[in-house]
Amino acid sequence: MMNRVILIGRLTKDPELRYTPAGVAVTQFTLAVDRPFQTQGGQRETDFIPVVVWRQLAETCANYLRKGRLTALEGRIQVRNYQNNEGKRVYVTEVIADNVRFLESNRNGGNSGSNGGSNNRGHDQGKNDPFSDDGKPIDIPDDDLPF
Amino acid sequence: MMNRVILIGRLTKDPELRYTPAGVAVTQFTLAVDRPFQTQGGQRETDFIPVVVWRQLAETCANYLRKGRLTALEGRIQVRNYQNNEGKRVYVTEVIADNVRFLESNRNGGNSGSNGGSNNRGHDQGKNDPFSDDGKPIDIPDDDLPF
Amino acid sequence: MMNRVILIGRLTKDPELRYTPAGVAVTQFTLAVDRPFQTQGGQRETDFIPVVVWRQLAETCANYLRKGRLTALEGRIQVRNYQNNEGKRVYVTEVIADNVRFLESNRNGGNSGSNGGSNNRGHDQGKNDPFSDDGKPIDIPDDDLPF
Amino acid sequence: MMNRVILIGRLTKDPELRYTPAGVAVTQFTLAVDRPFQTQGGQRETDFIPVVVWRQLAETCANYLRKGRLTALEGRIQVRNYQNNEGKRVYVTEVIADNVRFLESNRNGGNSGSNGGSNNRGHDQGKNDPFSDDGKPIDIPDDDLPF
DNA sequence: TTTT
DNA sequence: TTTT
Repeated sequence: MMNRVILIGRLTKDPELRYTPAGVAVTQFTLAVDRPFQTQGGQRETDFIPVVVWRQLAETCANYLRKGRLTALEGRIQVRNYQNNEGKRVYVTEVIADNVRFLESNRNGGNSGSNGGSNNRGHDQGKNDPFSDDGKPIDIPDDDLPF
Repeated sequence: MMNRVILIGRLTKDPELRYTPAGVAVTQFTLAVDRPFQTQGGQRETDFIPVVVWRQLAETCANYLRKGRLTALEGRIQVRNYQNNEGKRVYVTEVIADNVRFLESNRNGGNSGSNGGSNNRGHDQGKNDPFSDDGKPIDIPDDDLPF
Repeated sequence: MMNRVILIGRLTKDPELRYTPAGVAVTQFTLAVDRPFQTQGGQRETDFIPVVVWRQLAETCANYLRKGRLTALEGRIQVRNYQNNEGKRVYVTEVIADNVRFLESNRNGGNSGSNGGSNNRGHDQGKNDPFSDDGKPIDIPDDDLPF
Repeated sequence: MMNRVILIGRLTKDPELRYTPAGVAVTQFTLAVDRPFQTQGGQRETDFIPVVVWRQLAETCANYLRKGRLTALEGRIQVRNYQNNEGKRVYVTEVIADNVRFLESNRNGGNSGSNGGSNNRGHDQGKNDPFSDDGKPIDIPDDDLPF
């Protein structure tokens, strides 16, 4: 009935832009969000939160965000689930962002990432594509888009 | 650096109260949060979001929340990970709530759940204990508490 | 750069629906939001927060909200200022809501307010119109709309 | 019943640190928050939101924040009211912040403000003190503190 | 000027 | 595995 998330953190990698079969842009990245208080045992103190952005905002993010950039965003928590190779149901929790703020401008030429500043990668799909299944085309039905 | 979540939804079951070996109260439940817009295909339109509450608030939640109750809460996203039986790393995303509002009072005697209104279950642990591993005592180290 | 507010409270009165000269619907109400902790001196423990809703959502709110109803909303803080009769600059802070949730259904016939269930009041303007200036037509330029 | 605000913006001035008669630290500043979309008429597109911080966090803010710094904060909306000189009731809306993130480190020596880097001003009160009344000591009763 |  |  209400579902609102606000995060500030840094990208762990350059964002991944791809397209659904119907041509809808979708960008994924992980935001590293430090916890305010460290654990006594010195254990984990950062949450790595998967973020998904759709459509126009996906392309803007792919163009302007890079690994390490401080970023603020608003969105909602989404819990997807699918059957994995062994037939088990896997639950995936992501933040669907609908508002992203680039808190660091493009210092030193604007690209701290590894892909030469170009993010217009179109439909190419890497090996570790979290949306595809071992090289098969991603299967996000267009009528499953969140907005 | 900032991590804030606000949810309004309904509990899918009565909350589960238990205690760490050191006696820290912890309550778990799942919040069903309807999405604002339905999908054209009539697919999923609700997110089922796992929530964890610690300490004093855990006991208050166990006492006042029941299956179906409309509930608002504030918290933060936490991503835990652990090695499962097959040695694979499993990622669990939960909302650690630090502020809970009971939006529905105890209508009709105050208990729509199944355990007779008493939630002072102490250290007993059910079979499907998501914190324990098949009946073994739960292993939440006390210095891993989030606050 | 980011401005997000989430409130849960009760309407102090029935909402006020009116229209700009160009016919844009706008609804105003005040949300009474109880503070979590009471002051020792037993002083004020509720904030009365002015809320403004525009367009389609304004009409929905006018139709479904009534005095006393528990309501959740999302929006942003807006600070307007204008010159008052004595030539002094007055600052008005409001929450511009873009998402409203009716947490209480229409019990007992659905109208606990005073205007007979009809809120289609059109362009009529009361004496204490906070948007008008002593009976003169309200002067919200249409190109000043917040979205 | 719930009241949460998250803002990202820049300080319009150096923060103002002072103390209540009982010695409780309180810092005030204004956050300039740009609106996402500009008005067609080119009118106002920034909200200037007054922020209040109490206790330990007040002193941290006074030490680390300066005019122009990009800052994120969480808090709640508070509406105070008092009688002014002409006997009129004046309503003041502020954000009481309980979590502040300094998004810009202390570049170029760490002080872009005007008071030489020292903010340990103690009880001194400027002319335009919004908490005092024309030079008289500020009168924040200690049992009126918000937390 | 305030709500339960 | 799900709530109204």
